[in-house]
Amino acid sequence: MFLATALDIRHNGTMPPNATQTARARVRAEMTREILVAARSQLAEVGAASLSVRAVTRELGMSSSAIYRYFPSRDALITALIIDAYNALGAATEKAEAKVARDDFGLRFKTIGHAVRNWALANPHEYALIYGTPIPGYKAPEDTIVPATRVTSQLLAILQSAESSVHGAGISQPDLGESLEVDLAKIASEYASSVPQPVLMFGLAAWIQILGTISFEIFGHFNNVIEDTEAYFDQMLTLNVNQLGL
Amino acid sequence: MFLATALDIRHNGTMPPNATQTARARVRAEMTREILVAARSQLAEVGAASLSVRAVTRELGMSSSAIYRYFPSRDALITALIIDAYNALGAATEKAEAKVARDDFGLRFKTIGHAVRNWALANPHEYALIYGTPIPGYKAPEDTIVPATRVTSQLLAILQSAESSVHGAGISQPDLGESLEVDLAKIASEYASSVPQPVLMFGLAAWIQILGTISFEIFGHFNNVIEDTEAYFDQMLTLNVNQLGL
DNA sequence: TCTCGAATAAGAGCACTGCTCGCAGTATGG
DNA sequence: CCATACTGCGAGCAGTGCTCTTATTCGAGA
Repeated sequence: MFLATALDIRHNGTMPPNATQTARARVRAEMTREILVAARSQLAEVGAASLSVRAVTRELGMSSSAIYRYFPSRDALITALIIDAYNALGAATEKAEAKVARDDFGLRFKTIGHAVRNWALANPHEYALIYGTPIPGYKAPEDTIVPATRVTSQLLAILQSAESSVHGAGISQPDLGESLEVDLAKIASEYASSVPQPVLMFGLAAWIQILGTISFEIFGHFNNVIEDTEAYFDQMLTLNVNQLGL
Repeated sequence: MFLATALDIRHNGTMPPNATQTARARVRAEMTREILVAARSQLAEVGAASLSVRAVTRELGMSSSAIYRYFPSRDALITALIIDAYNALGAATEKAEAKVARDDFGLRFKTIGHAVRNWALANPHEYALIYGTPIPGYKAPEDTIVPATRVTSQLLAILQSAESSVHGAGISQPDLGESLEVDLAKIASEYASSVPQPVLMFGLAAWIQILGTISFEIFGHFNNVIEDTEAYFDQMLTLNVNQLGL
């Protein structure tokens, strides 16, 4: 795929894998990066829907057609911004969680939640890009699935670490049903996790609750309902942490 | 306001408030309705972001400029579709809930949840229109706030009816904090509700959980995670109903 | 009943969009 | 040194939302 080529070119372009990359490749990588920087600032200003490729080129002082040497389409540019956003969010949560005592699982969990919310409030358009309505021709490219799991990996790691001290959080979930058990088992196996299925179920629900609440706030559904959205969010987090037994 | 006029005509239907309505006014109402029908079908096909005013006029065989006699802008047209969507969703949930025994509060709650999900799956673009990323110039018009509360009103009514038989659902919520108590008190007062605040808090969280889960599914975040999304949704509903003590 | 103003429709046009194509230069590897 | 691939530019296409002018039609008051 063209996008992948543009981004990976410093590793394996059409050139032999020399340690020293050609000047042209270096310029190309730099150009690609500059385009992304300009596009990101555009995104932050007007949002993905109103992001104009021509405006990006204008900001860079290049012709409108030149950008297509680097990104085959507007969708490809936006896809790059999506990956960017996932990674920025992941970095933000990882940085925040790192400051918390490792054995305070509840606080780690809550810290991640607040970090997601804070990042989303600071970058609403980037949040909307990854957790809002997908782009019209909505096919999620393969490149996005890995960075998309950065935050959930952290949450799963907490559940895993806390597993020994978790005392029946799920309050004996009746039965999840066969198909759901299969799905949860796949999650557990992929993350080499020994977290019991009811806890996994609760954890997924908590994650969805976090994103749902943030979307509620950013998309304006709390207007005339909840004023102190931060207090609500924190209360919601506490609720979930208690239920998870963290 | 222009938009309000157009919508009032639509909602009052073919039955005019005045006994005699001028032929021109009747034609205008009919025209407005036809535009909305065409726009709705466009919306269902390509989504709000790709909805083209010109395409709507083309489908109706009229000139592209003529539509501005009925809707002052594309945003106004979409606003009308938003109100439409809220009402369609509200009608769907009300119809579904009406079939359930009144004293089975848990089933009533779950039925509404499933009805929202079913409607959303059947009308993904309309769902995205109301619960996804807002339109670029995202100012929620006044006309939308009333129809937006149709479903939540139903849920609150259930909590209210069940209030007598609810036995300490909140598991003695520690303390919500002053600001949150003020917000919840306002909700209770506006809906003439005597539901205790912890239950209100749980109820709001459940509603957000419902929408968050549906958004997760429709926006593709369950891909490679949960296969049997209906099973997960039902399990999640059961969880929330149990916690609410319904 | 006639007339005059208001409502409507249509077309041209503006500024913008994403994107393609051909043409010109330039760097690169053989 | 040269053929080739890469890059940038400008023109252009088809499309968009929206405005303005012109022509037509309708409806209510004289």
